[in-house]
Amino acid sequence: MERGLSWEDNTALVAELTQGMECAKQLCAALHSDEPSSETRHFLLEKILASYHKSLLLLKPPPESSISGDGSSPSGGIDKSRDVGRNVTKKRKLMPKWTEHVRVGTENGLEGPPEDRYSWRKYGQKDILGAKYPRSYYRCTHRKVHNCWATKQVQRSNGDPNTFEITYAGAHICGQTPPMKQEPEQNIQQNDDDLTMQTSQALMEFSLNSDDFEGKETMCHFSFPQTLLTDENQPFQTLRKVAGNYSPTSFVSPATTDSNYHSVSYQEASSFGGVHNLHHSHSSDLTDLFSATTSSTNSPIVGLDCTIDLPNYDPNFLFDASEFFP
DNA sequence: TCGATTTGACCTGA
DNA sequence: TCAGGTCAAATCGA
Repeated sequence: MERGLSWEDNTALVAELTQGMECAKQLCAALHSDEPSSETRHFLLEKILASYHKSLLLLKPPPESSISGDGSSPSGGIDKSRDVGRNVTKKRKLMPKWTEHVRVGTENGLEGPPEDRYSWRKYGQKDILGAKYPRSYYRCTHRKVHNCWATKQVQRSNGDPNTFEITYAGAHICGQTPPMKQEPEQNIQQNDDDLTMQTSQALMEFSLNSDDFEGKETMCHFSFPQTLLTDENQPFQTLRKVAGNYSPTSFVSPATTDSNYHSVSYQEASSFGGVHNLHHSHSSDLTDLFSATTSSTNSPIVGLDCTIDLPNYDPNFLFDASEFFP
C-alpha cells in the first residue's frame, strides 16, 4: 500500500503526521498541566485522529473513486442513494472509533446526552437488543459541505441512566472551529515545556485492540503513570514505543478467548526492549484502542472514559516518526 | 421556508 | 436470519 506513493502524497503524509505529532505533544502537555478542560484534550485527540485518518487515506486511498461528497457514484442500475450508502458503510469500517462514557449529573440540570463542541445532526434512532434505551445516531452537520464523515452514537447506559456511552467514528475534517472553553485564568496555549504533572489523576491508559485476530477481539491494555511521559518530548515516539512493543502473543491471556484485556505498566511495556513488533503475523485489520481516563472537576460531566478504536489499518504500517524527524 | 428531528424501510455484516 | 447502521420521506418548529 505504501508502495506507489507519489512524492506529493508522501509530502502530504509527512505533513499530516507532523501535524498529528504536534497535537500529540500538545495533548501530552495538556495532560500534565492542570488544564481541567477535558474538551481541550478531546479536541486535541480529535485532531490527532484526523491526522491519522487523513494519513491513512493517503496510504490507502479508497479503491472506488466514487466516494465523494456530492454523492456521485457509478450507477449500476441500483438506486443511486443506496449505492452511496454502501460506500459509506465500507468507509465506516475504516473510520477510527472511540468511545466515551460520560456521566451527567442531574444536579446540573442536564437530562439529555451531553453536548460536545461540534454540531451534530441526528439521522436515526434504533432500539438495541438488550438495551433499555434506544441508541441515537448523529453525523456531522457539515457532512455535505466539507465531506466530513464524523459520526457519533449516543447510548444511555442500562444500569445508570445518567451515564451515556458515546461512540465517535471518524474525526472531524470539516474544519469546525469548536468554541474552546476559555478559562479566564488559564492559558489554553499548550506549553510543551510545562510537563509537570499537577493533577492527582496520574494514570493514562493506552490500549491496543485488534479485532481481527481470527475474528476475535484482542486487546492489549497499557497503563502507565503520566509522570513517565514527562521526559518524552516525542509523544509519538512514546506511543510508538508502547505500541511497537505490543505483541499479541505476549499478552494474550489464556483465561479468555473472545476478549483479552490486559493491563501492564509502562515500565513493563518499556522493558520489552526495542523490538517494534507491530509486524506481527496477522496481516489483516489492526485495531488500535486507546483508553484514556480523565477526571473533570468543574464540568457537569462527572466521569469520562475514552476508548479509541482504529480498525482496518494495515498492521504492517508502522509509523516510525524518527524517519521523518531525526 | 428551511433546517432539524422522527421513523419506517432498507442494507450490510456476522 | 437477525441485529445494527443508514437512508430518506414525513413531520415539526423556529
